Amino acid sequence: MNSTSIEKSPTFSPLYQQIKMLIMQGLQSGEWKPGELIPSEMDLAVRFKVSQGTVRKAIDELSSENLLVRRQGKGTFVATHHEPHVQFRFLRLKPDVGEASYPQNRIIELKRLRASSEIAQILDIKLGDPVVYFYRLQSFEGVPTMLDEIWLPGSIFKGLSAKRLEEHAGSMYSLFETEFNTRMIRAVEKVRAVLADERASELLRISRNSPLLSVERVAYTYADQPVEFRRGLYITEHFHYFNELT
Amino acid sequence: MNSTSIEKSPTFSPLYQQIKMLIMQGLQSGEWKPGELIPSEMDLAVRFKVSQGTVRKAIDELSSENLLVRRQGKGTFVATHHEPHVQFRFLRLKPDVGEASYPQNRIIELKRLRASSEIAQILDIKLGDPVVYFYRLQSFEGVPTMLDEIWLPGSIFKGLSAKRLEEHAGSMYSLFETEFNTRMIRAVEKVRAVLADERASELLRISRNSPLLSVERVAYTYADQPVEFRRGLYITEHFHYFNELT
DNA sequence: TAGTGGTCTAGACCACGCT
DNA sequence: GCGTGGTCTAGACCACTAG
Repeated sequence: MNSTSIEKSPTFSPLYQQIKMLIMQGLQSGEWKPGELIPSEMDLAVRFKVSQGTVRKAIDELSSENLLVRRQGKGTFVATHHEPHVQFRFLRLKPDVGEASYPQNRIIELKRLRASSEIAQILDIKLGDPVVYFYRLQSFEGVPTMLDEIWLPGSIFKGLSAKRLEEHAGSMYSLFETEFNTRMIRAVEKVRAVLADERASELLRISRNSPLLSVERVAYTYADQPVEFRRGLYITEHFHYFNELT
Repeated sequence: MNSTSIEKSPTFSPLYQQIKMLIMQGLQSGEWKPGELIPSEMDLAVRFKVSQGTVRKAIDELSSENLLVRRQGKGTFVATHHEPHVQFRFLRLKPDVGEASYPQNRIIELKRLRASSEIAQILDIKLGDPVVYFYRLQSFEGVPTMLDEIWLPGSIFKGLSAKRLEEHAGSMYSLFETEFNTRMIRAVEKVRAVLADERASELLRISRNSPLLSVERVAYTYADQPVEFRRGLYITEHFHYFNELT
């Protein structure tokens, strides 16, 4: 990096973008961990040999992408799934009436498999690579409501156990962050209406051919690396999937 | 507004927020219409007696809220639903394979009613106020796929006709913008899985008790004023509702 | 009181689109 | 060449937090 002139063609990018990338590398490498304080704007400006305003613009963007959180008077922190606010960004099923609450969590089965071609493609791993697969039933006030199947790359989630998953009810991602050093920062979902199959109807205690909301999610960590595939089936009689278009 | 000192308590707000509000008023009042060029940053800075940087920060935010669009070298424009890019922000149903395309549009019925208590509450109007109601069937390549019921406040959408609606297939909001001076800037949706009722199964040509995606939308114009309520039923066999969590 | 982020300014120069 | 938005700097002061 050059403090007096910016590299021009063919790979020109603004200084603040370069700073942004440097900070992201610090996040990705674990130099600054979720929940921790990063250096002040002035410190970073000195370290990177740019003005405070340029660091500020980089942090502004990272903050609007939910990778950093600014707190006036205190400093800038690495975002974490431990904050309750963040968790509802990734839990879009809300009760029709009343406040959102945390579901109870039951892991029905967890096993190690080899990636099928479909899963390998989605998780960007090789056919036959190790995969952790489990499915779980989540209930609100004792009423079974959400049934999820989840596939994770085995190379990252070594040693994941049903016990740990059940303890971390509504905040699986904070477990991943703490114990597997993997922070989910973005997810893409495909939502459909389907009919309950046999397994779903039994576990959710509803009749066959009840309508269910099917939500397929691929979640990504830094550098757009896919690290979770999930297929969820949700009862939407007293809940709905919430979305805002802006 | 004061150019040399900012008002403090109890109604303190940063200068750039005040500028932002002034620009929004210009948008709302129609001083600058969708698609038009607004004055340059320097012109606005002079007009509002602040520095260019302050105007810039105000425009930055309006731009990230999709109210304005900046084009380097050309100027800053009022966002419009006429741009194809914008239209897909509000059409979340995508084909499982292939590119998104525009549906054909058939208005089945359009009538004037009086607001029920439910509709009055949602649209923030009085019980019994005039309402335009219609429902329409949209098809992709001749296959019926989307069935929508739509309620609009009659005071705003005077003279809306089925003919005009059918001509404006995939971009109803651009029609609203041009002919009724009402620009949708934000919407909130509740998504559920339901079973086809009799009317839906006939119009969509599917069997009773097929699963359908139900999407209830409330759309807002400036100042968070609700101006549309919509209840949609979508076949998700070859389409899905797309969403990104960030 | 010291240190942090937040706001505001003024000025320089760059990149882009058009004439 | 000129006008637009885009980047970068340097410095001043404000608002919030914590010791």
